[in-house]
Amino acid sequence: MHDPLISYINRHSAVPLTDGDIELIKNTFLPKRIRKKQYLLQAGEVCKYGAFIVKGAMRQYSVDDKGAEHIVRLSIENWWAVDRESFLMLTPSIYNIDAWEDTDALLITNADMNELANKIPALVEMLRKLDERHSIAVQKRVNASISLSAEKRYDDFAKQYPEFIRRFPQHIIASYLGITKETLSRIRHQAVKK
Amino acid sequence: MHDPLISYINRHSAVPLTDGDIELIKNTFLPKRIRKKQYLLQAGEVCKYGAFIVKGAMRQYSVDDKGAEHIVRLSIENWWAVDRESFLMLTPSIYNIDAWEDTDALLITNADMNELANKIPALVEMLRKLDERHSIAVQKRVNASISLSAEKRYDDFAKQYPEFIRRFPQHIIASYLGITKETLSRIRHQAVKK
DNA sequence: AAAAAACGTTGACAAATGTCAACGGAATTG
DNA sequence: CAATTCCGTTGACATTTGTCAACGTTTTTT
Repeated sequence: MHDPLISYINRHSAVPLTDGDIELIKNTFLPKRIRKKQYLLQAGEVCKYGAFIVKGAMRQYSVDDKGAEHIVRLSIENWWAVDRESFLMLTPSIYNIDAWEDTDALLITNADMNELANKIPALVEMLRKLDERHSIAVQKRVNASISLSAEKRYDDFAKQYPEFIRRFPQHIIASYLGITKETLSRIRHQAVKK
Repeated sequence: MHDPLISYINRHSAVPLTDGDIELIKNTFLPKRIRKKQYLLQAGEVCKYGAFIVKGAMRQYSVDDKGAEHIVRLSIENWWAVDRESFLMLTPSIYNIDAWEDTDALLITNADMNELANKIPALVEMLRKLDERHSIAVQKRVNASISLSAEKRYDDFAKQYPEFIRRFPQHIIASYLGITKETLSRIRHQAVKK
């Protein structure tokens, strides 16, 4: 159950994990099954857990005044499902996080993560790299949103994350890209014609 | 010249700087005057330096196929001007960073930053907090771009960063928000009528 | 002080995207 | 297997934003 997480850390760190590290990790991350549609986080709560996804898919979204959902993050295997701000600052979140499919995840609290980080250099390095890559990815997303058309953004997303296109329905992808499902449908049709 | 940086680090870290730390910082960060319109970074180069702004204003932008500039970041005093991805990964940047006004900055290389971080706990904590806040800010920006109208985005930006509104012309602000100067002009007029 | 450049606004029109309603097919549920 | 729900598409129309050109004012440069 924890093997995917161990592999993940080993892949993202030059520092190898010792047997003792692995033991600590297995004892600290809690396995959890989250059923389809079940919440990991509801708006107004503090995000107590970071969740590493072993199997399944999750989505993070906000709901606006008019009741419309805006997907801000999608996660599948080997991705994390967590509201970083709420998790780090321990402040109430404006987001919901729920399971799009039945999901097996490994959960950890902020305090436990800090404690593990004090003991496991490989974890520190993995987290640092995770932060860097997340930061870069989200900056690219901002860049795309202020300089590219909806069509171009979809094309780039489809090329870069084909697995997400396959795993999530188009109305979810559309919301994540900040457009409507009708517009996405039209964009995709236009692209096929070209 | 370095005092604003020292104050900044002290403000963003629970760990205080020692006299030795301050000496090290002063010896490592290089003062530089960047004239209005002068580049700190040009697209295609690796971003060798992070720049802490002591006085002045800078902008980071990309240029698209059609020659249009898209502002991705604005910086004034006590802000940093740096392409994080290029600076951390030492890869060529797609961005330009230039001075909007005559600017006094303190520059540091990636290698020197790492070396300082190994010696100064306060710097490590300040950098960690900087990363956190940057990450949160840019995530909020993504959220705004997929769920809010141009008008709302401007209103929120004006409330949160009045100093940026004062320091930069509207066509720069418009580009940063991903809209045209004409649209921004119309939005602002509409708001006044309400 | 004059000339030049930068800036913000406006009108008219175009393009991109959103909204609403409705439909047929696929997938899921009971 | 039937009923229900989910999904993607389409048409018609509305709204938001972009483009282009032009102008007057302000600021900067010479």
